[in-house]
Amino acid sequence: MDSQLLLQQFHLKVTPQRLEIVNLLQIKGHISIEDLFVFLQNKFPSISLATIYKNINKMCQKGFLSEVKIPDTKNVYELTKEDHAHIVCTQCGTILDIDIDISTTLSDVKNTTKFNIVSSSVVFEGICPNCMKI
Amino acid sequence: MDSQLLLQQFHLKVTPQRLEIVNLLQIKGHISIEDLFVFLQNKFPSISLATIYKNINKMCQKGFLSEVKIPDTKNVYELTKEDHAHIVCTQCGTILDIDIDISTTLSDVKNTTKFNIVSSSVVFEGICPNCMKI
DNA sequence: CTGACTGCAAACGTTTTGCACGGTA
DNA sequence: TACCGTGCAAAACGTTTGCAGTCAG
Repeated sequence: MDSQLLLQQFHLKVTPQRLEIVNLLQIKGHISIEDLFVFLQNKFPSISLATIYKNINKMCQKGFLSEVKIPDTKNVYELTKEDHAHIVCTQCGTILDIDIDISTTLSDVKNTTKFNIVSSSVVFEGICPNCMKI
Repeated sequence: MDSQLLLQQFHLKVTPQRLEIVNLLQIKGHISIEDLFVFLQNKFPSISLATIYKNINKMCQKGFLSEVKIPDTKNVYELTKEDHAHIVCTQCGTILDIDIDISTTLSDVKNTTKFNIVSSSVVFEGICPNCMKI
């Protein structure tokens, strides 16, 4: 989707910096603060980390972005989409979205724990096909 | 299991501070650095955070401890045991271990992604039965 | 025109490091 | 005894905050 529209839908003012942040998120899929900073410096040599943090935080508050916590790695951010799992290559760091059906697991867990489950975070770690060749 | 034996099995020198760290881990199940610090100060008023970090890091390196990353919360540590999932109450912070069978999901993911999966991290979030009463 | 956004600098909380001393094996 | 662990202080990070100038709506 168009980055500008996306920002407007969430009532965020459209600035060049924000447009580029959203573009990078669309292109990269998952990106860390540090990587965002490096990429943004191409277009905005004087961009500040504070700007990035403020924007990321605001976008997360709006539900526009989601934070993905991955064991032994920096957190990354992605545009919020429907629930899905992640798989990470521990060698090259690649992160992929995967659609899995955990509905039966979910009802199992609900039954045994009596919790009212609101969300779930599923991350698999391993070696991707590319890295296995090497 | 006896804390002293546990330390010796991993070739870690047995010190009073380490014994108490392992005891707390056994009692609490999951504990954050900050909480560890508070509890340890009872027995060791002059204990240093540096000591705790050094020990936790070393124990993680040895595979003795596992770090559990939970969305929107401080990381907690647990004695390493066989693969299991976690469920967290977003209200009171309680963390429970749960045994779920994800073997079929796992083989699905292996087939579709061609990854060689080494480990998985599964965290459910919701409201525990106790907090629901309130 | 007004309020929000940016960039800078400083502050803050967390984690790591270096060193001298003390304790474990 | 030799080495490792501890505690202290300082340093290194990552993140947040306050402020003055600028820009989007």
